[in-house]
Amino acid sequence: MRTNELLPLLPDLAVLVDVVEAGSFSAAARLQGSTPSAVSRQMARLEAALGLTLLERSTRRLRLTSGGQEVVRHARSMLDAARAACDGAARHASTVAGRVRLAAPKAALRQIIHPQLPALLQTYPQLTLELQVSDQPADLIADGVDIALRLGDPPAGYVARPFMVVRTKLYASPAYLAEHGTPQHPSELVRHSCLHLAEQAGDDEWCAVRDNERVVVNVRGRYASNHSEMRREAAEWGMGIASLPDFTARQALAAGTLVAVLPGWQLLGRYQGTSWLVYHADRYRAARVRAVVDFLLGVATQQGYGAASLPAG
Amino acid sequence: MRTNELLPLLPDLAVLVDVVEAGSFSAAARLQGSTPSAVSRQMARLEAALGLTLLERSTRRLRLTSGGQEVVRHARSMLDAARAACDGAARHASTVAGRVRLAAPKAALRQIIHPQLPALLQTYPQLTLELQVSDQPADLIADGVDIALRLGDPPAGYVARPFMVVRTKLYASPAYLAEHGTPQHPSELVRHSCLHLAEQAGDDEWCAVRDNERVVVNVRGRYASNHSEMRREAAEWGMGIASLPDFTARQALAAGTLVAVLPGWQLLGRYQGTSWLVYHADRYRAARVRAVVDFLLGVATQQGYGAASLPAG
DNA sequence: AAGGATTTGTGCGCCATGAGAACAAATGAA
DNA sequence: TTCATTTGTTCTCATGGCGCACAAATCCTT
Repeated sequence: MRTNELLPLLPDLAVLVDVVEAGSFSAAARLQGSTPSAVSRQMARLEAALGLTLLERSTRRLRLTSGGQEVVRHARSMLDAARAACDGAARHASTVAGRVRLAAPKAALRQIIHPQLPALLQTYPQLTLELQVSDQPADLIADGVDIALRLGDPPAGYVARPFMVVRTKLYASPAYLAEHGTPQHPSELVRHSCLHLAEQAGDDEWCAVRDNERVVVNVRGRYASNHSEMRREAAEWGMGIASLPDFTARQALAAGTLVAVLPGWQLLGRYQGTSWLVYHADRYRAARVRAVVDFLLGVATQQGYGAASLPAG
Repeated sequence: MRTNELLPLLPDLAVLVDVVEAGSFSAAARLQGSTPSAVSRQMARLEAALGLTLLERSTRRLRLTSGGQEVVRHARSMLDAARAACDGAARHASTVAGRVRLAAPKAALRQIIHPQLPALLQTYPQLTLELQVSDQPADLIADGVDIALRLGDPPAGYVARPFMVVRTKLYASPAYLAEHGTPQHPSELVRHSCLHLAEQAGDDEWCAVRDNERVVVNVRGRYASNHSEMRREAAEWGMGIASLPDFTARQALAAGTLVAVLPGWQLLGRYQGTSWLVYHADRYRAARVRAVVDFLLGVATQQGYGAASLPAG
């Protein structure tokens, strides 16, 4: 029997099980919150469709035929399997368990997310987290990614929660500044060793802004790298003033191995704006994805990345 | 989950299985003869009801979530059980197998039905027939009776097929008639030994009819019994002229041990009229019940009981 | 790289179907 | 014998789901 011939029978088979267990149409109707006439017609429809009398009945008496007994046996199995399907769905919907795949740029993974793993995995003992370094925007569906950290405009069709605001700022070691002096204005940067991005042409031209002020400076340095971690280490070694996404400098600032230079200014380039946690726009997202998103948003708030007050994308 | 919450999900769970097996909504719709938009909405409804995303999908790509995999596993079991229920019903509906319980008056069972058992059971090797002697009208449902042979008006609410016409006639042995002469008119019966019913007062008053003629005769005999078989044997022994339902005399007539007396006349009493095969009025009666009814009607026609041309009750 | 075929998803209008209410007939218990 | 409650049927109507049309997206072929 093809599925579409079977489809309308499935609810009636389930009602048959209820009728047998309740002992009468009226009792089954009360159980289900329907009416005896509705149950009577459901049974009549089922018998017509199957071409078999399932129940012999008069007022006050109900007896399964031998064919009815066989049908009810299978109908009970059907109902049990359907209930198991629903129970499984409910468990999945409410248990933080299973794999969550998170894609984020390397810097954010290493500086912010990676250090939080022990706390997250301890909170959810059945959770498995897969971190995927992805400096290109991830294709969530094709890559099987549950959550992506995305800088800049979030893609349409997804939920986007603001995670943190990213700014590029300047940092140097106290030793470097003691030896070479601390610049008071961006224009003085031309007399300093500046560790810049060197990822594409024009990266040695820094555009610094503060309030309504905007200064463009061509800088020089004997070292450049598109790895913020390497630039940070070079700055800590006293090789010059480095441009860094501010979140990557946090630990060095806390340790005193770097200090902020021209702290009221920020550089404009390709790495500023709001970072979003992005996930698929479904109305009932799995508990584990929700748990990870909520955990990371809590981390961002707790550590003061300052995005919690921004509206959702 | 209560059954009535589950009922609307059952068809959609089945469609989910089709979607997964077909690989897309559009292919599933083609399989089922519905439309992609209908399938899309069915899946959306199911996900909303379960509170779980089952399928991650974009145009041209479809992938089950881990929760979806578990749900589909159970949904397949559900579908298999439902198919088994329908297959079982189909087999019951079309196989002449199982028990048929037939209730009939003793005489008819013994004279007409009992002799046909070998042929019937050979025709349907999986059939079991239970014959129940029942001279009182059977309560089909309470007694678990599938078919009843019923003389006189059939009960309402049941199907009634005319089986045979029953008449009470007179019979005697050739030896008796050679010794005592053959009556030419019912009025002459007063001079004969008459073996009557003796079941209740008045049974010795025979009312004989022929065309427009009606004669009432008070008869005497030294033997009476409400067992037609015993009266038949007494008549065969030459003890007198016996009143018998005509079908009970058939074999003795064929054997020559009895001959009809006043053959153009019949007696009126409690045992004449149409005998009906009666069974429950359901629109899809089981194949085995239908087979037995059809077989018996065939026997009646073949042996010339003359009821086939009568309309159904 | 562009175009085409085919996918999923949504809005709108419609209608087929199933349910509720009312009631009849039947039945078993008090 | 009466009453409470059952099954089953008729009539009416509300509603939920589907088909159609179409938009947006995507993958494959040229």
